[in-house]
Amino acid sequence: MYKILIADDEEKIRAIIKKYAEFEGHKVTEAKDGMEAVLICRNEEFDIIILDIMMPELDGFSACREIRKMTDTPVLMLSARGEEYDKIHGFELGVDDYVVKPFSPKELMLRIDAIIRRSSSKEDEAGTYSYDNLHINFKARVVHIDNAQVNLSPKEYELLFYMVKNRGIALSREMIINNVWGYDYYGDERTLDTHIKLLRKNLGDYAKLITTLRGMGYRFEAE
Amino acid sequence: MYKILIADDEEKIRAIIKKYAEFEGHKVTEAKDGMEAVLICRNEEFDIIILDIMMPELDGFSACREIRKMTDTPVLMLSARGEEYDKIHGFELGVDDYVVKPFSPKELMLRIDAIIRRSSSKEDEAGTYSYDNLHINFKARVVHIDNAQVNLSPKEYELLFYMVKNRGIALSREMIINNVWGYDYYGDERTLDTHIKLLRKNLGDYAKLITTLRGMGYRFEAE
DNA sequence: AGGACATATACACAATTTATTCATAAAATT
DNA sequence: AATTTTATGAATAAATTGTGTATATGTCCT
Repeated sequence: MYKILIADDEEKIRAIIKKYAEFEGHKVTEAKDGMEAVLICRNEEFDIIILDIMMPELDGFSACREIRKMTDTPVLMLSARGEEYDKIHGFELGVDDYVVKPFSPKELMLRIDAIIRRSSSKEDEAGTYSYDNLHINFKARVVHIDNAQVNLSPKEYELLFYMVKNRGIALSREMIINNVWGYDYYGDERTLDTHIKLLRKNLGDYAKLITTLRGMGYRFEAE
Repeated sequence: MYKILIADDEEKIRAIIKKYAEFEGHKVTEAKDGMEAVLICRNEEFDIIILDIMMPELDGFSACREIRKMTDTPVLMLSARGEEYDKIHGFELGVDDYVVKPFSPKELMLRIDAIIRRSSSKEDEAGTYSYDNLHINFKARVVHIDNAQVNLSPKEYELLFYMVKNRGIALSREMIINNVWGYDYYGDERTLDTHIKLLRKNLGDYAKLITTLRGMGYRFEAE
């Protein structure tokens, strides 16, 4: 669970991020402008601070400058398309990453994970997963079974990645769809079945690692 | 934890790098020009030395030349855009990598990791890469296939260079563009495809070493 | 400055792969 | 046995990448 502070004057944007982040079990605090964000930061520690650039009262850069005087908490900036030059400006202020609006919440969450992982440097990621002769190399983004490379489509790989990352945990259909497809997925629910099928097919004997939890979702077995 | 020496006359640049590196648990020593860097190197060992090219007292090249007389510590150069020739010049001096200003600290850290990983494993001590009859000499910036020199355009070489230095790792389109074109590139995304195409053509049979990761990017195969 | 050349980029469209939908079969639950 | 849920196969839609060509852009030379 991460503590996230999100500062944006658009309520809608805050709501989207909040909803999505809470789904992943994070705690979200909202600020409606830069000034409010700075004030909140005086009394509370966060794992990451998300700042929109264009805000009333105090813009994202100024807020970032103020926050930097107090803490080293990683900062992620939200910029509208066309604010390109700001990117350069921002890195000098100690901005950790940028996401251009409109963004995919899924990608935003991935970036948040990456930033926090990097800055806390606790986790130094082995970068691989193995079970018998099934080997996944996350860095190379490659899967081997019995020393042969397995060709997975992007969706199959992402699905596997998400499940392996959360192995041993019961994953509801909704969670899987939210994390692999994004919370704004409005397609057929049965699509997940199809991808599970394709993934199982590609995993051959190791398909047994994916357990169906009827009425619930799936679980990738740990050990 | 790595010991990093950063020499740049701009205090701001040093501060950015220092902040990010310390975030990742590294120890950073600062030098405000090339002369100071050389003096510090006489008394202290580092895992990597970062040198700006344009510095008062002693520029990056001269400093590198001096440092090379004492130690084999990997050197990363910071060059301003437009100092293209300088890159070539730099490699003759035994520069391990270069990053064009302005850079994204995130990418710089990734490169530092890559360089240190490589040099500590003594992998390509000679500054070359070979696979069958494909030979790349990083110092000379030259590529040979079957004993014949291959003519690569600057962009093609840089693309190959970046991919080979990060071989075995899935490189997203974004990462490649950030590192080869710079993070402030806003041209057509498909330009990368074109350069991959040209590079593959020039690599002939060895084009197979560049794997397309659909929906993701590319990977230069290790081994 | 102008021309020849190499290089970089843009872009259209073909080739290919992947994602999705949907109908039906199979399995589990009641 | 009826109902609910999941698995599967096949058809279709959608997305991504490869490639050829055209157009800039830049560099070197005279």
